[in-house]
Amino acid sequence: MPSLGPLELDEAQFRAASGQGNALVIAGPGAGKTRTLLARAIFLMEEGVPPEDIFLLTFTVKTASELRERLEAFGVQGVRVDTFHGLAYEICRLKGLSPRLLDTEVQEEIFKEILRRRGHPLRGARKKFERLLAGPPDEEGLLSAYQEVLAREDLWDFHRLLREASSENPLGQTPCHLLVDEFQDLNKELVSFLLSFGKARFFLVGDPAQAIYGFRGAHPEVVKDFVKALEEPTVFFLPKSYRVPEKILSFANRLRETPFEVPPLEAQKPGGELLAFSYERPEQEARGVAKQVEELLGGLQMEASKRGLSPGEIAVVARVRRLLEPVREALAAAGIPLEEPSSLAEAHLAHLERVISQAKDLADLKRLLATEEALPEVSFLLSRSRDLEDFRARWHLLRLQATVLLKRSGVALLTIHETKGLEFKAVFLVGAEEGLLPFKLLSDFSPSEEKRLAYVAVTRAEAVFRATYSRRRTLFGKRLPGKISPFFSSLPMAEISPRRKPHRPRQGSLF
DNA sequence: GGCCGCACCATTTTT
DNA sequence: TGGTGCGGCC
Repeated sequence: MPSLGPLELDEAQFRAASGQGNALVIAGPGAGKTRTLLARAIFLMEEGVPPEDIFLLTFTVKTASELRERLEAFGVQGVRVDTFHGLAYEICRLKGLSPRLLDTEVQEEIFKEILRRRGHPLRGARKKFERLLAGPPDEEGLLSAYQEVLAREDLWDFHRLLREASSENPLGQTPCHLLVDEFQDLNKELVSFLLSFGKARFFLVGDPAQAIYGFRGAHPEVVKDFVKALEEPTVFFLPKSYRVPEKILSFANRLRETPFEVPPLEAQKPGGELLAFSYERPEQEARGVAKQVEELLGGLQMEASKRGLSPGEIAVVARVRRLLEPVREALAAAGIPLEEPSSLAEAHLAHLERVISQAKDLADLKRLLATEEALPEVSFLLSRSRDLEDFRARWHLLRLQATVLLKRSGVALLTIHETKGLEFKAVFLVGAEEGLLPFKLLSDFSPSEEKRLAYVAVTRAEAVFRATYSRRRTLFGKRLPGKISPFFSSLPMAEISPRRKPHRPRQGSLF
């Protein structure tokens, strides 16, 4: 097995990490995306590239933090690991700007004010604003009016942060290496940002079959155009999935759809369990899931391999959050510990916020924070901040960024979007129904994106994937067809034993 | 300004 | 089904 520094790699991972020129690395679920990214950084350093010319860029604070920790554990220093927006902030500082990010509510207020002035109705302003931000056309000039206000009043949002960083990027003349995580989720704005590093070489890692942020302007064509703009990119494919077991992967492979032609993934683990369950009503579905979760936790399972999962190894996921409501109740009623995104970290962050507001200067702040539970993200901020004002701006940026920080102590209740990048021993997909997946209740749904969502949901599972649906369900006062989702209709149906058997089913004729 | 009743529309949300 | 924006009324 080849290796780079402390990292053992398979052939494909090694070839990708040690390539020359621009690279696009297609890494399916569990194929070693992170490992390859880290290996690339180490490879470049072994080639003599100074670490400060290596940028490892991610979408989330959490991923950046994890990569930072892993590099540190390897004794690698100086590589610049950050989120796109974190780096954009840095660049704005280099340009002598001091971005202070607005909360979304304030942004919306500004936008509404523009609508009011122009005599537009406020109905659906929020949606309209979001849609405009995701990308043009801005036919009525509403977005540009909003942007003018920001520029005039020196107010900032994430979009302005990227735009300002991209225009005359002071790092544009420096030869450097940009290692980019989750390239499939790049939108036009981020692509421009990356291309503003005019002398950069790119190493893009991701999986187009997991692109689920179309509503934020991340479309397969955007990525294709970006790749086309790169000089002679080499496409690598990591074919082995170390996470998803054989049975689950072969089902998932049929849902896998990408604009890049690549062969199906090869499972490295045998087995896996894949089942569909049908219930009469959502409440029964929820109780059914709770019962199954109890079995997985309690080790009443017949098969030894599935005995005794811990709550943190189980996730219940759904296309829309509302579908999780009955499940939350049923799990709570069964006394099963739960976990939902954001709620946990909030209290901690609010506490830190208070500490930070008390500080008189940076040294004072360091003293105050020394007694607090060390949050690696906060230490990172401290290390980069020039003064208290700079720290506060960065802290504010972090607070706007960091939302989902799962502790993995309870059964996770998540939307499919929130599961991205995560993995669980057992995954329950509730509401695997016609109308819900693909989610057709609204007119502008994208069938291919919905399929990718199904793909993401299935490929979170390390051992067990179960889809459940309800034959009677109303959503927004509308009755759904109550049939299984076309994506899951080929799953084997589980037999659900009735609570009390009315009669022993007649053993008619055995022969 | 405040209250009521009607009409409308609804997802996902790494930053 | 249920929250909310709007228009009409006091």
